[in-house]
Amino acid sequence: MVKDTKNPVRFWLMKSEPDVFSFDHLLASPKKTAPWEGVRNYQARNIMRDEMPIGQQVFFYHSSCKEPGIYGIAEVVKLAYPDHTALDPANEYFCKVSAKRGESQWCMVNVRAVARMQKPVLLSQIKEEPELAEMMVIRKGSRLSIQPVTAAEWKIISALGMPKKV
DNA sequence: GCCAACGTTGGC
DNA sequence: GCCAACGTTGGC
Repeated sequence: MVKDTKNPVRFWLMKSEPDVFSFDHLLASPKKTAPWEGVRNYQARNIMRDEMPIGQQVFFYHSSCKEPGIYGIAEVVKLAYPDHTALDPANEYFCKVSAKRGESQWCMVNVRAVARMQKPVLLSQIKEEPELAEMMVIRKGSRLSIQPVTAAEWKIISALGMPKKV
């Protein structure tokens, strides 16, 4: 259940492998909207379930690719709901435990593309910027696929990337 | 392809 | 509940 917290975090970074689902894939989706399916990590799931009201802003990050970095901006347009792919044995995100239970223990939100970075903000660039030194994404071994971003970080990265509405 | 860092699993 | 083994992530 999404709850109203005293100091809500309004900005996030969500990782996706562009070979699997890139920002362009999101743009090409109906209504530029797609479910963020396949999250199989409790921490990331809990963020979606508990802390992602509609309207929250998301940096779309490409990982495990030639030039990892932030390529676009999206926003949450649907609250967390069960990730049904966990129940489908043919799906790559099938989850045995969920299937056995007959109920998906995983959830997803829908996100809609908002803007494309005219200049992708690459990981190398983030590492060079002193004011972004605290970002989780540059910490070695940080694998969390949904990460909080501060308002200050959001501003700096937006200035670097020059997002253009889509 | 390598490997470090993490998360999960499962034996005890 | 501990912790070693294993699997995955993700930069390089």
